[in-house]
Amino acid sequence: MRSQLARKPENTYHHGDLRDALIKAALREAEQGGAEAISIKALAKQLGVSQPAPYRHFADREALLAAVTAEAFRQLSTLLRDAMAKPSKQSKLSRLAQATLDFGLRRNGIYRLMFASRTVSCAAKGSELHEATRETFALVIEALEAPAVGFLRERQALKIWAALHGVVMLAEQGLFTGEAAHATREELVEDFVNETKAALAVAITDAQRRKKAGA
Amino acid sequence: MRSQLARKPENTYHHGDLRDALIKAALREAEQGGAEAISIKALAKQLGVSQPAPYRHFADREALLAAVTAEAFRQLSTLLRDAMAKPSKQSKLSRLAQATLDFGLRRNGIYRLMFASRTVSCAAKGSELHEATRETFALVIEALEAPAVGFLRERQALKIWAALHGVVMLAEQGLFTGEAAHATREELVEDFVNETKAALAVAITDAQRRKKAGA
DNA sequence: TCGCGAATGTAATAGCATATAACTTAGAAT
DNA sequence: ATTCTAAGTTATATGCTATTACATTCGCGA
Repeated sequence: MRSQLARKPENTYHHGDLRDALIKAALREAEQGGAEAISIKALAKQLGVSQPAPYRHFADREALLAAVTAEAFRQLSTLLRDAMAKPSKQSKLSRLAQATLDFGLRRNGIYRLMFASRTVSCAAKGSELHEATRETFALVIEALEAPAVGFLRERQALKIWAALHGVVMLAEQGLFTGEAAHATREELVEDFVNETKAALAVAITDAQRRKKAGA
Repeated sequence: MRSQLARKPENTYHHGDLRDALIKAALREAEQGGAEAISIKALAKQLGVSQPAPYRHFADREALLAAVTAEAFRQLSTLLRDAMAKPSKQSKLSRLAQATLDFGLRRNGIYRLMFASRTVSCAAKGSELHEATRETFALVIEALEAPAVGFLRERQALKIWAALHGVVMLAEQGLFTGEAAHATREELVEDFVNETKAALAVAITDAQRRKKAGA
């Protein structure tokens, strides 16, 4: 295993860890240009192997993209976990939200691969990619720091998750720049965070009251 | 002008309205598969012209995509305008929101072209595409049915617009299907609509109170 | 109405990407 | 030691974008 030095040594026949090296290199390529920037041929050249070599590890381009996207989700999960873990005056939810925004803008090519392509929706139920996406979403639920009352948390998690992605999209479209910049992206994200907290608080006390009344 | 029958008549040399026919045909192709499904070569074949003919009307693939995306925005604008115009018990905002969701799911390939590609963010300021996007956003502001108080409307419009796109994205990702379907997309959209209305109402009375106090 | 230039289309071709087939190498397993 | 298999190579088919040089037609002014 030498996944660090991606390139194959000159005199060897086998690369050693081509599959992993391909994913890492593809991720680097997608950073700016998204999925379109990923070329099997170019990757092979970069890694010092012949052009068809990657096909030993991935059935086709789609399969490579799926693996790359799964890795991207795992990286996002790590980032979010770290953001939630580090001590701060902000709430966990706020930190998760701002970290998501940051990831979405900084690594926008990868972000589009994750949330704006059909790769994810084509992923089979038990697949590596499917699992990676669900794990990320589980972090959103965790960030709410709320008890499980019915599916309240799931619903609020869906809402804030959706809102966050919308902000990233519009930001990337340029709706926050120029004359129309009547609110910063961070402000909007914080708005959504606060609304989520408020809605959660209301719904939970409501549920408790109903429970008491029923008892 | 015979933009209706897209294909060039057999015996003629000129198509007559190739530019328009290309855009229409490309839109049809993108309906399902998004931008990737648009192939200049395939379009030319469909329309009965030689493969390089499209390059007389578009400098390159990107230029065609930009024109297609602009047309898509105009179609969305029309749809939203219609939704807002038709008499209904629902509010204008609710109708606009549900219509956007519907468009985003039904014509998802085109939707991705509009909101999830880099085409829009690359559009120059005065370009056809740039204008089309701003016109669509203006409809969102209009749907709020609120007086212009500072940039309050713009801010709320940004928020609901972002939230809507997030819902479409997550829906397309499959986060609303299977075990996790603890809320329908329509419910979530209606939630966002109601929150927007509430926030607007509060902010506007606030502003009026402050104005009175100042006078 | 003639003719000429601009717009629009065609044929031929270069260059790059995906993908497959047939063959080679080296590491692992018995 | 031998053999099986995973992983890599060369050669090649196919499809797409894009350019160049050439052909046709439309429309407008003389």
